[in-house]
Amino acid sequence: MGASEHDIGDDTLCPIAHSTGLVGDRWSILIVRELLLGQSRFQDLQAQTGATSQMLAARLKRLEADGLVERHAYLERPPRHEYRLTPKGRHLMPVILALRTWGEQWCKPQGQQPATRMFHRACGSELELDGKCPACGGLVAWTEMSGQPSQAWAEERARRAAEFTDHRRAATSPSAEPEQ
Amino acid sequence: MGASEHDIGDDTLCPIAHSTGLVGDRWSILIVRELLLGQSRFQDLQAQTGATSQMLAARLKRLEADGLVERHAYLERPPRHEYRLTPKGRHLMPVILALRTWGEQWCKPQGQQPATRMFHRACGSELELDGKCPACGGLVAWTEMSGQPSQAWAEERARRAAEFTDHRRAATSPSAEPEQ
DNA sequence: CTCGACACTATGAATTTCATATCTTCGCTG
DNA sequence: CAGCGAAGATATGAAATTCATAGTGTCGAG
Repeated sequence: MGASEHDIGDDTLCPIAHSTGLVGDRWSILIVRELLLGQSRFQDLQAQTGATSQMLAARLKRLEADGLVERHAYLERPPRHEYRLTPKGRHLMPVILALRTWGEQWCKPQGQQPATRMFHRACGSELELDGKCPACGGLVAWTEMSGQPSQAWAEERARRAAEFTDHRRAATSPSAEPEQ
Repeated sequence: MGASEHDIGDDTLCPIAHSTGLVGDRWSILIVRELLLGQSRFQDLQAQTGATSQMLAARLKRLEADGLVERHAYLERPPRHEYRLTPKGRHLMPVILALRTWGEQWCKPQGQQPATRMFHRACGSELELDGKCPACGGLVAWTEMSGQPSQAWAEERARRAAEFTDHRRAATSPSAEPEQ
């Protein structure tokens, strides 16, 4: 027990087939993104990814079984957990960064500034989208970067969190909706 | 008509949500992998990805609508097309490379040699999994690399192609199956 | 002792994907 | 020119997945 792997992409030498077998879907990727951003609680993951609770629960279970995520109890007596990436999960950072670069370059209205600014820790310069350091003149390894969300994106995330809580409240309380 | 975009991940600043809206599924990624490897015909894509024909047709349609893939007629009179990546599609290479690195490092029995060997075009050295050039001592940009499939992987792919054709032949001909 | 927060789980409907078969248009063979 | 096979799909109904919505259990606050 412990051997899991919903064997998709096994039986091939192609590493990409293996990878997509574990994280080849939208929700897994968004969850890993959130965990890399430092979120760890169920609720926050749900609010920021937009997944349904059952989808999130199922994916977290699978990610844990595949060794990307660890569940830590931070409260015993109503059982409460936080979710953290394992080293295996954390090493998905380059994939996330590559998706970021592509998304910024090809999927957004041009001229819009990136959601996250990345910096070269060694010299403090802001990195270009492709990971080059304008000061050092070369590509920077992901382990040498740190990121900071833009004002606009931070606000979007705060709004999402707030809306999620509201939604919750509305669904629970049988009182009249405050709309209009 | 013409405006497509199955708007998932719009309405956010997050570039990763945008990216996964377009390529956030297993089949799209595997198709892009094949196109990057130089395959262009429907049949080859189907054989190497393992997608059903309808899945492949649907995904190619969507990838075309989203501007990742172009369809070129190479025959008029039985309409025959080949599929090629656009620049937008080709720029997914870093994502594929990141998935490759992760898959090789975390999803395969250790010690197994990579399915593809990558080389630094400028100096000819074989690159490490993480993209470092042992000769030049830094990370190499994806535009400066070239890859070559290992013997074993080339064989696997050839076998897959052969099996696919056999399968076809078997399904079409109403003669007795040659099994046993 | 009621209420709300949190982390889920349950349920049935809607959507997606799958396996399998079929279609179309050609070129070739006899 | 009838028949066959290849290539590139489309059709169909069953199986699996995902969704929206609602509910469960446990706790602390009031």
